[in-house]
Amino acid sequence: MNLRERKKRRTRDALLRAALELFATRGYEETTVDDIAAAADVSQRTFFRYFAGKEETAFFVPRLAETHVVEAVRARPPGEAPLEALRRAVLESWDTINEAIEELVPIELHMRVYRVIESTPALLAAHLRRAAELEEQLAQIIAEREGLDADVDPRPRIIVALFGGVIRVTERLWSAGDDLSLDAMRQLTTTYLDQVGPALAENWRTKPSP
Amino acid sequence: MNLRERKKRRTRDALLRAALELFATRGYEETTVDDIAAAADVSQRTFFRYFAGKEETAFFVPRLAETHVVEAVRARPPGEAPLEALRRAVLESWDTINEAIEELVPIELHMRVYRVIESTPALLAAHLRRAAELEEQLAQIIAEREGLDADVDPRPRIIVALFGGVIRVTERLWSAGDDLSLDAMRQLTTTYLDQVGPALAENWRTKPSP
DNA sequence: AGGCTAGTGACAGCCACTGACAATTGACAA
DNA sequence: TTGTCAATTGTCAGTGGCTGTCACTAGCCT
Repeated sequence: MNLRERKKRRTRDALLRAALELFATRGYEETTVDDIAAAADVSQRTFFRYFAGKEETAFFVPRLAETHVVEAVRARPPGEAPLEALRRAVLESWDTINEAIEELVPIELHMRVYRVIESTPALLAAHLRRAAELEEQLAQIIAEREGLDADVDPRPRIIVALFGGVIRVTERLWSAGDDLSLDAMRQLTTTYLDQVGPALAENWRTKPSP
Repeated sequence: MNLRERKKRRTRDALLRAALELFATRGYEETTVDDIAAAADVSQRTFFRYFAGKEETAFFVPRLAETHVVEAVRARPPGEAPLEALRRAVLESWDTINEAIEELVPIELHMRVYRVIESTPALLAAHLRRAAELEEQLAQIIAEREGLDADVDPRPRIIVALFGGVIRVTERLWSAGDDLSLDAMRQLTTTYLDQVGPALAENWRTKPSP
């Protein structure tokens, strides 16, 4: 890797870390691009040469995680039922994701930024749109696994929408709670996924909540 | 109603219609607030006195629809299973919603704007966030119906997330297709909701798609 | 009729973002 | 090494969304 390449990487990382640090401490809306550029000691114009917009810095790490999840789903054995494959892929990918993140920014900083994403309307909106795109990808993968065409058979999109919905609910609850550990997230996710069956029962009153 | 009040209503409607017309013909990003204000023959500053932002004009009509849906769910008999109540509420509310919309803008214009929302990243993101808020409301209503606490029992949020996921999939497919009629939407929705059960089956290969 | 106030326009300014151009800096061959 | 080329950067100017301020006008109320 060149001196030039290394310099670029350093600048990008400096901008990224500066941005996330500022978002986590001061808040997203309260941070201007000029602040970020100043903190990384480059011009505002340079910031926009590394990131398409302020938003992109906030989603740089989540994008990593998404990539891992997609690959984890692809790697699942074809025998598994779709929902099972999605569930196992997500649960197992979280372990490995953390290492990849830590190379870029401290996990703890990432957690704090995640909270900011969930509590900042503009960022939450962007997050949900990204999630929708991810779901589209996953639906295609599931369709392939099952030898179906997602544009004809509704089931791949439905099962992914269901799964995605549950994940988003748990994400929200997790980020609103006070235990931001990986274990808490894992616990919440399995609990909620286990409730999908009961939720579809005709009459809820026969079986109380856990 | 005052002359003053009437004048205000007229100004707001003029701005709204001008905005939607411009969005539908020229596109959202290609329309500036100055364009909208000019088309309605008021200053840009006045535009911002009627709408919090450009985005709000695009979601003015959808907001109406959401209100109707919430009320329709509230009006469902308590005996129905949750998913059934949601399904019937949505299907039945569409009929009545259209009349309310037509008082404000032509339905046909609304349809064209809806397409713009689905195909404009910034608007789609906002739409998904609004949908998430709506789901939260519906989860509370469902929890009440069943005499549960949505913060303790996961099932209300899960069932609403599932339902919302399916609705969003159908919205997307509908707006991407070429039959923008109400009947097409209704058809698509019932078909997809009917596939929820099959989608949860362990092995999809036993039963092909319809 | 005349004072009161809600609604408006004009103006200035902030912030995200972009295009254009000039200055700088690393890469690479002579 | 040095000179040349290309990549990277900073500066400047401009656009569009959005907000605060202030003076002015138009409808309301007694």
